[in-house]
Order: sequence, then structure tokens, then C-alpha cells
Amino acid sequence: MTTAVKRACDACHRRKVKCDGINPCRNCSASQLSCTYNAIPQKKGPKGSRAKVINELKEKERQTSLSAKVQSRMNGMGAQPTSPTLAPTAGLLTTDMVKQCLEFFFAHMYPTMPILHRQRLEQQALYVDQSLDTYCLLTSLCAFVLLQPGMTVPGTDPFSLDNMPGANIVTSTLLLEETIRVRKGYDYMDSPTLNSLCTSYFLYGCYYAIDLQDKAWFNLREATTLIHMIGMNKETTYMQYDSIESSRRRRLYWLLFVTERYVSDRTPLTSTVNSFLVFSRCSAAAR
DNA sequence: TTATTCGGAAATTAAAAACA
DNA sequence: GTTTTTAATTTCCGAATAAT
Repeated sequence: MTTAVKRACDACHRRKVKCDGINPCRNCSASQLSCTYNAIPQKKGPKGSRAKVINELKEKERQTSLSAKVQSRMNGMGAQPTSPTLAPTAGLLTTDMVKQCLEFFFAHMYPTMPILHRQRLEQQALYVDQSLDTYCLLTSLCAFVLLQPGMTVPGTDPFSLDNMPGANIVTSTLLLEETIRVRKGYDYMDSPTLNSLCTSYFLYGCYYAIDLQDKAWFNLREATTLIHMIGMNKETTYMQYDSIESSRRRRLYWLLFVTERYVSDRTPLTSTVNSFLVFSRCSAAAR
């Protein structure tokens, strides 16, 4: 490799090409340009405190943290401008939040909603920054879990939201908005995954819980459409999986199927889940 | 095919921090 | 004092694009 010249001429510097450092340089001669070295080099090296950039990044992360957003919204500061991009908001979904929501889900909700594979999901959560699909699943799941009675906002923050009435709903709403925004940034319908249809299902659950029936219905229909798109309504689809995986997928299919049928009659969610449980037991007994 | 542009990796440099 | 770490700045590689 050739060594870098001590100083590149003004034209080579501007053109970002290798300069031989003489006057006139080879590039200027070839291009018939007057070769000058007038630019005054800037002083290199850090200016001021070295930790300046790190502190700026930390401060930005602190401001975008979920707890700070919840706090400002609860103080009546209204909706903060959402990010102009569709990328996940840095620092919004903390590992602590995911951990505690998964814990709650598998402890209290999994028995009536036997979908998702705990170990697999925890494994995926480790690499959440590499997959928008996983990110949306986790934000929607956390949003859904936070609306459940008995769930408290994980205390990850300097604001201590756990004793604040309504903090759960505000936190859930922010995560719901985050899911919707980030989801716009990728084509989850191109090749639907189990994650994306579970995301639609959790969005349905959130909207149902906050009594936005139309949006709930829309997301439930989206989930059932996705499940048809990946062929889970056909028995042959299940043959490629082992018995555990195929039964897990069947449960998801029937949960959606039963929920859609009953919600279309505006039956309360608990009855829907009960019906599903009855169905589960019946189908287990039949097997 | 050749010339030009330009994103960004790698190298260079110097200030700040750490250490003896 | 010296050494190490870090950040600002520069050079210029090479991919993309434009011109011929």
C-alpha cells in the first residue's frame, strides 16, 4: 500500500483523489488545473472535554427513554413529535421492560393464550436490534401486557412511574404507537412470519382493551389474513414440523380463528378465550 | 471505455486522561 | 514527567455514476 502524502493539494482534497504532493501535482497537470495549497489545515484532536460526545449521546438516549416520554405525557405536555424516520427509537424498549413483560405473559397470560415459545422468544430478544419483526413483536407484546390488571410498569427509570396511576396505559400507548410507526418501515406482508401475525394479534388485544373496537377488529382481521397467507389453514402445512411445533402452530391458528368468530358477534374477550379453552380441551381429548 | 464524484475506511494528529 | 486513550481531521480507496 502506498503511504499517504503529507499534504494533498486543494483540488485533490476536493476531489478526494490521491495527490503526489508536488507542485503542480500529477492530477492537476493532467486536468490542466492550477495546483494550489492554500487551504489552512484545521487543528486535529479532541476539543474540550473528551467525554463530550458520549455525554451528548447519553443525554439524547435519556430524553428518548420510555420513562421520560411517559413522564412528559403524564404532565400534560401532549404528544411529543414522533421520529421523522421509521427506525426504532433508541432506548425506548429496554431489556428490563422486555424481561418483565415476558415474565408476566408466561406466568399469567400464557395459560389462556398458549402461543409463543418462551426460550425461542428470549433468544430472539437478545438480537432484537437486528430484526424489525422481532422488535415490533416485543413492543406490541409489552404494550398488551401493560394493559393487564396486576402488571406494573417496570422501574427502569429516574422517574419511578410504578406508583403513578395511569402510567401503565400511557406506557402501553407509547409502545403501541412505536409498533405502528416501526411497522410502516418494512414490508411484513411480503413474507409473513409468526412474529408479524402475533404482532397483529397483540395490537388487536391492545385496541380491544382500550375500547377502540374498529381498530381492534382491523388488526384481528389482519392477523387472520396473514395466517391464511402462510397457509396455516391447510393441514398439509403442519406436516413439515415436529409434533410440538405443529401443535404450537395449531393453537395459534385456532386462537385466531375462535377469537375472530366470537369478536364478530361482539362477545366479550373473556368468553372468547373461554371458548378457545373449551375448544383446546376438546381437541386435545380428540387426539 | 474512460472520467468523475463522493461515501466512508483507514491513517494521522493532538488534546485529554491516566498513570508512575 | 511519560504513556495511553480518545476524538477531530485528513487522505484516498473503490463503488457508483456520468460522459464520451
